[in-house]
Amino acid sequence: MDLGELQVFLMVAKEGSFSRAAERLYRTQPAISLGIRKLEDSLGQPLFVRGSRPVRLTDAGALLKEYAERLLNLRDEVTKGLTELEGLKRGELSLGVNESSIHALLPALAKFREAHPGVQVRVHRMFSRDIPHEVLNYRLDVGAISYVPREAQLQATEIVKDELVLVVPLKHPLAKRREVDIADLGSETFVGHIVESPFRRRVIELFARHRATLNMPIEMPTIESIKRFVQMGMGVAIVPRMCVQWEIEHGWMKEVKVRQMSMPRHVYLVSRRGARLPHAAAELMRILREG
Amino acid sequence: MDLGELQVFLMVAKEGSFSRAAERLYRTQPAISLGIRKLEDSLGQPLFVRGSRPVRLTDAGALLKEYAERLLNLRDEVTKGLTELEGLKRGELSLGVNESSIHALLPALAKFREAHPGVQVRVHRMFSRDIPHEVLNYRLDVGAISYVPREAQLQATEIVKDELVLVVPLKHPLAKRREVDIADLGSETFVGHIVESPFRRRVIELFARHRATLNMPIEMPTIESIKRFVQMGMGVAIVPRMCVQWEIEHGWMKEVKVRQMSMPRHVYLVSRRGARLPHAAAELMRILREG
DNA sequence: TGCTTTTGATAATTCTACCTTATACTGCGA
DNA sequence: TCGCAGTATAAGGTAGAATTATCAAAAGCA
Repeated sequence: MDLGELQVFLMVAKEGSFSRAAERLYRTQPAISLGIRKLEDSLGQPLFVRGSRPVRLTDAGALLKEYAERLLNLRDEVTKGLTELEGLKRGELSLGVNESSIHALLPALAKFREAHPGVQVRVHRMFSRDIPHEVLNYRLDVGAISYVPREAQLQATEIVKDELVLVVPLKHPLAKRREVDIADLGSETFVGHIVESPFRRRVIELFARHRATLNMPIEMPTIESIKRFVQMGMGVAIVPRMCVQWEIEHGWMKEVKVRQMSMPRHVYLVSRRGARLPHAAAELMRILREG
Repeated sequence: MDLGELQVFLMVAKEGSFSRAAERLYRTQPAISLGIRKLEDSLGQPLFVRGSRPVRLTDAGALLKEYAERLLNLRDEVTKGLTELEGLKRGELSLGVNESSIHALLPALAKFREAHPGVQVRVHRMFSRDIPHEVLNYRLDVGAISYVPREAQLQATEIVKDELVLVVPLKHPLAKRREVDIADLGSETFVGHIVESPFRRRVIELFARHRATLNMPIEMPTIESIKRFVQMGMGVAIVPRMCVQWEIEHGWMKEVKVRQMSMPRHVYLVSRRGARLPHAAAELMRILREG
């Protein structure tokens, strides 16, 4: 029993005649007769009462008719579903981001949501170092990290140019300055990130290179908590600008340029090289590329 | 897309390998490759990510997998349903009976219900004269009537031997008699059946033949109402015995033999000659034959 | 890194299954 | 009883699907 046979069967049931079903299916009458016969043989029971006009369904035929309709409807549904998927009316998108890169994705995700509200978006917060692995293992469609991964099977696309900046509380003495020298920061209390990361290493290296003191008596687990501490006047911090963009624009803290500091920190979207991306992921990439 | 292809697709998805799917389906690997390719072409989208072990589903593939499972389950369900039908675990049985013959069928129907509780039984109350036509037109599976139909395409099986009897109210003077002469009935009030039927005709003929008076000032539309009138002492009546069996046995009315009256009235089950009966109908016939 | 093994793709061939044409059969109505 | 409409059967042809044989690529392993 396959769907082609069922289609023939249904047409005969609907038309009440082998010959007319043949016409409507653009086949000859013997083709229909043989098709029905094959079905009947495979099911072990007759489906039609012959020799009555119009041909009538047996009780087995009546039962099969209901199921045949459901089966064919289900087939239509799946083709419809697949076209929808192609047109992104449905589907799934799973992203891995670290704490800071989420900010780089928010505008694009908002646009994506607007354009494709039917797609289920899942953003997983995870550590940068785990993201490449998760992408490779197909647990993520794409990941956002701030370095180019070593894995050759991954490709990275730069989506945002960002940099590390110094932020200070509004009432802080430095808040009035446009620019400071790194040497002036020796007496400051820095609120740091406890997680070992390239970005943390680079800050430490920068201060060492300029023989400046880096006083970091507080180490916090999240950038969010670092921001809170700075706002509360507990110290200053060096964070990705995009993480504090909002606070700076709304006057909750102040960015102060450090003369010797130029620490670009781009955000990359990583995905499997060569592999065709799921529709939703490809679409997100397009939105990010085209802005 | 047909069910065979979907089965191949699902096996590949389950095994995560074209080759292993081939083994499990007792086919060669190229057959599987080509089958999947054909599916992909017809759907316009790739279903598997090749070159990764195990092969992974694309998002289109993941969607198809769900539907494929539903489709194949539905197919299993229909074959199961059809086998059940063969074993009469479900199905339908539509009977046409006239008012009196229903009594002849009740025991058999009770047995049938017990044996096959899954079968939907519909008993249509209709006029004797219409039943053969309805059976011929497949609106009824079988019909119960009290005469052998003229139609050559119908066959009739006698299921019950019955006869017409005289019943009188308990307090009626005749109630004490075992037997009466037809001539003694001239002064009785008969409650008659208003419907024109062979059985009514035969009663009138009987009285005419014996030159006995038949006083029938009340004609009722149903046997049920005739019985009520007799019980209420409104008169006597001649009815099929099986219709009053219960009342006689429980002492609600009395049967009195009429010396000159012998009116057999058998009940026949009619069905289409030659045509293979629906399973349920054939089973009912068997029960009736075997008692 | 280079070799072996595994796995999927491709090409050519065979074979099966289904469709068509031609014809016979059957039941129904005139 | 004949004719007609509709289905069954038979024979032949063809498309497509399976098979064998071979290749290419990737993964496992020394």
